[in-house]
Amino acid sequence: MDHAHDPQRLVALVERILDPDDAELLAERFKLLADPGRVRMVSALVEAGELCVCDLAEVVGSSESATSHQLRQMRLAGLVRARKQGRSVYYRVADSHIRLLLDVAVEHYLHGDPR
Amino acid sequence: MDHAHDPQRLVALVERILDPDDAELLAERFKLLADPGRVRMVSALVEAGELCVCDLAEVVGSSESATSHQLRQMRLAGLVRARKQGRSVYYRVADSHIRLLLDVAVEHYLHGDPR
DNA sequence: TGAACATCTGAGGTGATGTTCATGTATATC
DNA sequence: GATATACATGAACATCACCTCAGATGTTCA
Repeated sequence: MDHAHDPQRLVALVERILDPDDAELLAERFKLLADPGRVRMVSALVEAGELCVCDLAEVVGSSESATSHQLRQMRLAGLVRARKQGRSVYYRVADSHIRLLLDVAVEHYLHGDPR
Repeated sequence: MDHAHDPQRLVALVERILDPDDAELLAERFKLLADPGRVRMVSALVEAGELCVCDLAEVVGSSESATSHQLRQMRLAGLVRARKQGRSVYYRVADSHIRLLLDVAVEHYLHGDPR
């Protein structure tokens, strides 16, 4: 017996999975955490609460320009917020979603629990 | 008054954030979900439990070759597992981590709760 | 055995991504 | 006002990621 290829089942399945727009949106969010530098930045911001660009750059070990570029991305995506004070700009994570997502990922991928 | 630039604070902070290796590993994981096509594939596999390549390709609306390439990526990363039966290969999600991560993301980014 | 099918794989093109470098702007200090 | 600092921005460049296409492998069936 061959496999099903049941058209009805497939049509019904399409109805239940993420539609293209939602998938695009989710992928955009995951993309922001799909870079080691940005993950460390978010980690640092979560730990410190708030950091200016040059301090953040030093903590993650990247140039200020590269850091600024990354922060711009995350700021435009609404992932971090900026507060200007004097000539410094302090960044913080904007919402708790990223915090939670990072926590879940760390918990499950780094701290054992292989299933 | 200028901002702190407190070296001790920064050194202490570096100790507490994700180290480069862990950040790399996490980023790799997030990268797998950072593509609309893969997100839909995972969504379909979670919903259906198991799907062969051609059905999966049809459900997500992608070519079989592209789908196979994506599956290979996810398979090598240990995200999905393959079961061969006849000339078909059935894929399923390998661990519950991705399932959880996807659920959390869907819950927080798609289903309201803007904070 | 031959033909159709399901899947995999490598090569190549193209667009996205991240970095550096140079420069621009705003603020603080002298 | 001149200079230094903190950050932002745009261009150039290298790299990576994803797709298509062509072809190879393994399987089923007549």
